Amino acid sequence: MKKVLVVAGVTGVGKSAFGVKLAQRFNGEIISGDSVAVYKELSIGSAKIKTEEMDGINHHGIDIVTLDDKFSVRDFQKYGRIKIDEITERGKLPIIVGGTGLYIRALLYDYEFQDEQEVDNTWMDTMSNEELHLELCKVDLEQSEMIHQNNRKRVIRALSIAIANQKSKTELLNEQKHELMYDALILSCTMPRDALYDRLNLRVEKMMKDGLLEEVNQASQVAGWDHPAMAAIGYKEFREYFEGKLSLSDAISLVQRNTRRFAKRQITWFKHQMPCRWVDMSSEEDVSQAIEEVSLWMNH
RNA sequence: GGGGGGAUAGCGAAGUGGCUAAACGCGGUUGACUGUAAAUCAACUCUCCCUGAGUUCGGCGGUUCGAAUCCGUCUCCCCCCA
Repeated sequence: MKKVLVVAGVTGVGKSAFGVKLAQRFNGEIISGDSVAVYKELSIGSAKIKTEEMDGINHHGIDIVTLDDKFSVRDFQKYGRIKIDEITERGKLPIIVGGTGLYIRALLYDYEFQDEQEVDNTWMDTMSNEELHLELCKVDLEQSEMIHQNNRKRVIRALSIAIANQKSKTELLNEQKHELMYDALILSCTMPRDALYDRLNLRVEKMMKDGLLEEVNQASQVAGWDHPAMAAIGYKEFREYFEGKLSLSDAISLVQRNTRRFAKRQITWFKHQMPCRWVDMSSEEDVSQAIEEVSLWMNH
């Protein structure tokens, strides 16, 4: 199995710099595992690594599409696997750095996405959550038991899968082994909650100084507010501000709050969805200890 | 000095005799997650020995079988008149 090092975890604790450090030490190249940094136009709000910070290390998966396109897990999985192969062939270590849990998991595990034809879902628009959930019960009972009826998006998704394909989502899942496809060492970066929240709040203020508002303004003009990428934290919150319905300071507070919540969701994800070696980024000792462990893993 | 309004859980705010440990919102915590994932959704949030019990609605006292809700009084806050 190919070796893949993963630097996952919470936003804003220094994953990018840590990734570069590891790449230098272990002769690696970095594949970004971030659903927003793929967009060329979204840099400040996505806390995208700057060229000078890359320090000569090759980075993939950044600025690979524009807002004219849409990008999904499946695209990421395809892209990432190709990159892993290429980097490995060059005799270097692929290092995934990012915080988009689903993307990373889909890349590392035997997730299988299939070609789907476009389905007309407009008939669902007029249905209540409960009715849709009932429909799902009919075609995929197991999924209907797992997805809460209020989770309309996921109910619709499961329904669409069952309708568009011969197989239901449950059947699809049953065909997979749910195993890692690589010899992966997964580092998950975090830090104590209080320190983390302070850091995140400050980071948002820094983004504002760096010109986030202008970036959001431009992006919203080229992509429109309905573009999926514009639902990202640090972007969507300014919609009402630009429409004159929200003060700037309120919008900023919302970005901060949403960032905090997001960080918590990331912790939950990595805690339960993947086997991780947690790294407390606020502890130099823990960080260097982790690097030692990477070193050991490299040699066996 | 006179008149009026108000004090409810971390915050904001409903509730004006029993169905109220107290709606709702915010904030917070926990969790779910296979094509929008920085998305979407759920649970919990007075205390405890927590499928039950105990203390709450500015303080004290009273009315009542029963009070956050009624009466008295005290404290503090806001507005208007002087």
